[in-house]
Amino acid sequence: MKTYSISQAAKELNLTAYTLRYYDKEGLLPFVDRSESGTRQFKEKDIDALRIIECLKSTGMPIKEIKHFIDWCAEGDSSLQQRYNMFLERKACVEAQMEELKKTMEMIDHKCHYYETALEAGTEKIHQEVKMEFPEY
Amino acid sequence: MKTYSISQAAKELNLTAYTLRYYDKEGLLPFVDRSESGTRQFKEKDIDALRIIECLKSTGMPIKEIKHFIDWCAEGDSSLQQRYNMFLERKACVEAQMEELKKTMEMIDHKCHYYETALEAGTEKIHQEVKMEFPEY
DNA sequence: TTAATCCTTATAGTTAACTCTAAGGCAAGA
DNA sequence: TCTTGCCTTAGAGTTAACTATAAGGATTAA
Repeated sequence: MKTYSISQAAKELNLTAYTLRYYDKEGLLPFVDRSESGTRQFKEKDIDALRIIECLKSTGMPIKEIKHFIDWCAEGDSSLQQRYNMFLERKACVEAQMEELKKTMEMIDHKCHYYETALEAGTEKIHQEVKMEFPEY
Repeated sequence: MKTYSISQAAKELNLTAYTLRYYDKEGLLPFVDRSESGTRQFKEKDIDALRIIECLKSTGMPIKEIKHFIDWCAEGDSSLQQRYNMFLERKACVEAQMEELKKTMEMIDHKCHYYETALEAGTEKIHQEVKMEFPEY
């Protein structure tokens, strides 16, 4: 079975070897086996697990909370409900982030339009004048 | 014209007074006027500007870069093009974030389904067995 | 064999964005 | 008047997540 060295694994995941060692130190990688001389040997399955870790991180989950999940995984079937609940919470969190991002996009679009108009007119004053004639709402 | 004290402004923006003073120190709030005794007096327009600052922050823009935008605003019409370009870049950035979030959501959904199936079966093993019969792609 | 290039552990430093403390000024209500 | 509760400044402390250094061991390529 193919294994990856720490730097190969890092490359695969767009991380650094430093980061992977840091994750290991924080207890995120208890499943990674070592060679006789103590070198970490990342299996394909470990890379997949790390992709899940990165996914959780991208939802804004701090490393200490991700560790709870990793611990639950080691516990086996008795923690299935907790793990399911965690993913449901993450789902809600991501949905909220999507909503936020939509609002952000609306503001950015509004500003893009603001500057397009200003550039056409050659001055930002165009917006002040418009507002004086047609007060906002 | 109504003005807000720093703590009122903070409340309005869901920030703390500490944070607003920090922003000021970093040069993000040169437009905020002071009373005779030196107290910051936030105008409605200033609150709106802070909402834009928060919007930029939510796109992942660091405070030092936001300062460039604030400086451009003070420069007037000569920086219109730069400011427009900046918002176009932010737009692209937010679009990329949306794509990322979509991928994250797909993984989360996949995991939710994984745990639903496992909970029904009472064990995670159901997934290993399935994989043995029908290898993945 | 010798240098390069990996790897290890332990520990220190960095960065961003706050977050708070200390010391003190001002103004309104009891 | 005096206490409460704002406000100010300067500067120190915190936190998360890296990021790097030091000291040294093992493996590979010329």
